Amino acid sequence: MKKKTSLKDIAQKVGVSTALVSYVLNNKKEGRISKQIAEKIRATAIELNYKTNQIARSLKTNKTYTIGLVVADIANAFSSTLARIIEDEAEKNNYTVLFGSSDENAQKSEKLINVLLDRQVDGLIIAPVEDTASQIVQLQENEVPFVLIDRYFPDMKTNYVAMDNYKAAHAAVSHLINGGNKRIGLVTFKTTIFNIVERKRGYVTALKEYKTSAKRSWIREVSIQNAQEEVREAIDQLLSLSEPVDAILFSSNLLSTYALKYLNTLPVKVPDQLNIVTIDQSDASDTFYAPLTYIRQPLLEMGQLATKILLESISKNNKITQVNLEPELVVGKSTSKV
Amino acid sequence: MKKKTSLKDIAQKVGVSTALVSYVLNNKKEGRISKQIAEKIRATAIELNYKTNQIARSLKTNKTYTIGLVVADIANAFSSTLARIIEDEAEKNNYTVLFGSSDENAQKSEKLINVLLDRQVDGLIIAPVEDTASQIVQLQENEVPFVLIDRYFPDMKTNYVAMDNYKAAHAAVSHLINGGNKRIGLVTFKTTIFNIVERKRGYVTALKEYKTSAKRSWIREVSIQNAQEEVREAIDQLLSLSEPVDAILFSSNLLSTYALKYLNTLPVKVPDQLNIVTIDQSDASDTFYAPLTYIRQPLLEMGQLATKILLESISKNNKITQVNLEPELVVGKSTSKV
DNA sequence: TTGTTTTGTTTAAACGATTAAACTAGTTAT
DNA sequence: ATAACTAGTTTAATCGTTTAAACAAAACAA
Repeated sequence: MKKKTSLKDIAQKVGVSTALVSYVLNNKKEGRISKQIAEKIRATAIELNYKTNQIARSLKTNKTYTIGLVVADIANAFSSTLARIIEDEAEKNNYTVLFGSSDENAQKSEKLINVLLDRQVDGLIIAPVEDTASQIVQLQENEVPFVLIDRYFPDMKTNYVAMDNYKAAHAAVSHLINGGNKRIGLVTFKTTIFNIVERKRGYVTALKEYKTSAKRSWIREVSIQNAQEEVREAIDQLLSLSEPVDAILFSSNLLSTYALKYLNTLPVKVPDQLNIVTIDQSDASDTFYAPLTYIRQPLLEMGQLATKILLESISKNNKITQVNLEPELVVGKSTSKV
Repeated sequence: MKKKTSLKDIAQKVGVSTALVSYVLNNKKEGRISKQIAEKIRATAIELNYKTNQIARSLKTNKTYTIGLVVADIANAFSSTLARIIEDEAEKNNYTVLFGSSDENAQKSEKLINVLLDRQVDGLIIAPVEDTASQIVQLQENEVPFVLIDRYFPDMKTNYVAMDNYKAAHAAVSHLINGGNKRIGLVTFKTTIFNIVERKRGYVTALKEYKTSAKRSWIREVSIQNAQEEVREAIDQLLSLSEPVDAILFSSNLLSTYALKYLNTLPVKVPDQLNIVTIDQSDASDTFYAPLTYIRQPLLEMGQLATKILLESISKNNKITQVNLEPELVVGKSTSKV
């Protein structure tokens, strides 16, 4: 790579000190600098194609204008859509985004956070992984500005932006019950991550309210690592109960996507023989022959708010902001009307 | 944010110079440093939770161990999958990825590249946008290491890794013809981006070879900005010709995804009344009732190779590497067998 | 003993910017 | 005429590392 022009190069060419060049290019000391020199400096900067060396600037100012983003898997629609929103919002504020995928793995998450901190990001947006409360505590101790997104730790005082997942599942189940479904299965992850836990709680509570307390056999928890295979098994089991379920709630777009692929190979018809709702959606649930009824995640608000809160938090503000966004039920063709 | 411990802090606590601390922590001058002092330094580093300030290091070494990634839109499955692969490959080599979306917009692309260069990335991986040859020339002039991915400029001597898009379309059309289709439509983008141009050329040539030269009315080019709406119109038109097409090739996953959403609302049945092939695929084409026959993009090879080539190029190597990967036809249920 | 190595460590410059403080020369006020 | 400003610019320290070169003391060789 060719050596880039520095302030020094410009200074030499114009015959002034680097300080003056810096003042001119940053529009500091307005009015105190002679117009001709300022003009000459600006012209020379353009001529030599000068670009600020942000590394050097960061070292001095202790600001990198970079935020670190830790998502579960950037290849997943949920993460990548969020990443895009955060990217745009950051860009508006002249921030750049460094990202990494945690793969729902605590060790990776820790390593990733450290890499990002080594690079002196000004703050972090994190979708925290199971069993990483200690990592978050570390951040707090070091007073690193950060915002949790999508999930959070209910007993910790941190910034976060998430959907109200309890309400989301509750709304989904209510919709199914109102549609006449009696036996409603749940396919979810076996995990203690808060958003997933809340979704289960919403499901169970909603059923109770309608006096249809959830049967143990209706709830299927699959492992994150082997989800595709286990979703198939879960569906098989739910459909082969002595009293098969007439509806299934999937607690994430990953699960429903696997489910749809499998359902296409089965004779069962949606919604006639089986109703489906998914929490969080993607193109994959829209191209199914019966585009899914789903709980819309307010991704735009989530990403924008998280970024805003982070930037505020970076710029000084030490108050804590916790946001629970409202879920929205979007009725598709996978659930029958009453 | 709390002040981080620096070499100086460690040096003071141990009572040595910062140089020595640096040598120890970087395992330089092995053997020349007394074991006890080295041990003490290491212990103190851990005790004070020392993390290298990569910004300072970068300033001195002129290396950031960061690569910039410019994709069309990180929210799109193609880009995000590629991003994930590049992330993993970079990570293996202790590189971190700074990313941004160009939105197929030349101005955004230029701005993005500049932002990344300002941040002193060691090199770039770019999916170049239409009309950005000049930006690429700039990079060459400044001897910035970079690799183009997915698309390239055929008349420029640059590193690139792409699929052979001509072959891809050719294979797709051949498959359709061998399946008995006579009238094969193409829905593609109105653009001069090389990969898309090549796909069209592959389509036209394949038809010619089978003596079924493409009719003008069979080719529908939609604008990138208004693709969803125009895909619908294109499908309507292709199906309402006096002699309607019996198959359609979609030149990207974005186009086929829009198409599938629309097709679900039409009475036409795939593959009985209409065969479909798409170049590049995603979950969305797998959850369709007739999971699409598609041309598999070798994303893993593409991402890994691009990263490797870039890292080589960064580390000195000034030879140019151009890779055209083989497409692979994956037969789904959207095309009839003969 | 004196000179030469070796070992262990420090000194100091450098990377490219920022910025408070100092300086110089004009200008204005008294 | 002298003091006090003002305008325009430079000096120099600093951010946290890295690293060539210098140095001091101990070990070895003659």
